[in-house]
Amino acid sequence: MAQKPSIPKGTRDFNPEEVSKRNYIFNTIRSQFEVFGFQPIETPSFENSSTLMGKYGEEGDRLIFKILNSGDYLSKVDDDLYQAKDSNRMTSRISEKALRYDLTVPFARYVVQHQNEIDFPFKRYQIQPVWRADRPQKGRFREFYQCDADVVGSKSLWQEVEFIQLYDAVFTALGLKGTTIKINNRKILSGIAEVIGAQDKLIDFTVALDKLDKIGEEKVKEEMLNKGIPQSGIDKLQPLFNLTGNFASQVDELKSILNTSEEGTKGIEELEFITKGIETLGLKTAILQLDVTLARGLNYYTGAIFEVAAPEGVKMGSIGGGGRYDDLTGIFGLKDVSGVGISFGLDRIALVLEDLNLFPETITNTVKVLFINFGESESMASMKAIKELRENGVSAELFPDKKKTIKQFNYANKRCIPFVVLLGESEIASKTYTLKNMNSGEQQQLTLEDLISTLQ
RNA sequence: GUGGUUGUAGCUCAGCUGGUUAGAGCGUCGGUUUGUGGUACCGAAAGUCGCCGGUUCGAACCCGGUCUUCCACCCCA
Repeated sequence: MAQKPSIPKGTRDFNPEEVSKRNYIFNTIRSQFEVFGFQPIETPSFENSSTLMGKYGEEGDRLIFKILNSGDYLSKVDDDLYQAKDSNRMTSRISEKALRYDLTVPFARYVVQHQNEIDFPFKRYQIQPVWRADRPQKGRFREFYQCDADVVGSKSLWQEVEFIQLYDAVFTALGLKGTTIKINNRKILSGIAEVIGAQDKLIDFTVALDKLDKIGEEKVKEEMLNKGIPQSGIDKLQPLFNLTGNFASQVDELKSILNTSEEGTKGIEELEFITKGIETLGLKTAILQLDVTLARGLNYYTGAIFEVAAPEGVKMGSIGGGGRYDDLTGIFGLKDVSGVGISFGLDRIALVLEDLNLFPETITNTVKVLFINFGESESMASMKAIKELRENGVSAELFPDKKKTIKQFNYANKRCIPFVVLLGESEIASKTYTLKNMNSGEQQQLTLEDLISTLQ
């Protein structure tokens, strides 16, 4: 009995048209990465669990796909552990490998492992799939591609400036106008937490603050109170909730809130450096926006935090994110190597471009010319011409079977093949080729030479 | 991981409060005679109604479980 074929939840097949579209995005991103001086690396699709576990917080650990050990793994588990039914402890005994969850941690591992071969600062890009055991939603998959560019070994804030330009360059090249690059700084968040007496509750504080535009001011305050942040501290946040105006005035407001915090003030200095650079250099289509509520956060961001929102009106989560992490390689034993990077969510970008109808029409590649099959000897003559065409860079093919001409023409139509060649007895006798333009319907008799030059 | 939602031919969907052989459009395939298409006309194939179980004389329709879809949390690209 044949079973109904299916693929796992949150994964997808891609047909030729979809692959073409995705390749178009890949190529656009890749060429911008290279123009900006990044070099490609690749890492394995799975890593040792110890490399990944604990790097993304508790939530992250849950979302990591674990790979079962080979062999009779259960026999090696002792009875006590087996009886205890403690999934966390059990997992580490029966699974020692896990699928890549993002590209940043494997990159950190790579840098530490290859530190002696790398010339710092090292600018690398990486375009590979990652896997998360999340529950799928629109624009959220369990297998998806990230396109990352990172620099390690430079504390210069010019990197941040460059990454904003890189975002702008990619989205401009894709024709996606009006993206919003949100920027924030971990030091500013820490500073605020310090000022309100919640420095030990930074994560709780930022997670709550991050929800501001989603659940509103009151609910955010409520959540903060529930997490043990004192009312007096929350009161000090009031100016934050009323933050409006242009970039400069928002920064001024922040300055006054943070003037007692050394770290917060440092964060503001960084922010001002970056924005001054961008103001001077300009952006083509993107908008840079300060967002103090932006706290998406991999726990390792220490400086700038970025997130990119699709143009207004498109219902989609962030299509890119990134930031500065001063001590990522520290986890793997290499101290004082600062990193900063950004990521593009290919699958979401594809959905947005589809939504806005921004894919160029010419990206689906099809064969340029189809030879009609009239029989054995005609096919042989066709194959000779096809060989010539291919050697001259023209994609060409012979319809493989001698079917009714109508069928063969229909096939050319369905595949959107722009030209058809008829090579039958009379053409062979006169050493000519009948070329038909499938759009205009025009036909002309050509020599092989002319055929090649016409199609090139 | 929590709560909700969806699932009928390849695709998009009908199918009244459970009642005989489950329908349509599009697509596919064949035909309208022999080397010319995207139009038209004729015809055909195609569904264990997501899967498993239950209630019932009888279920696509009711109930339970499971998988899948989408949504809201959580979190994130």
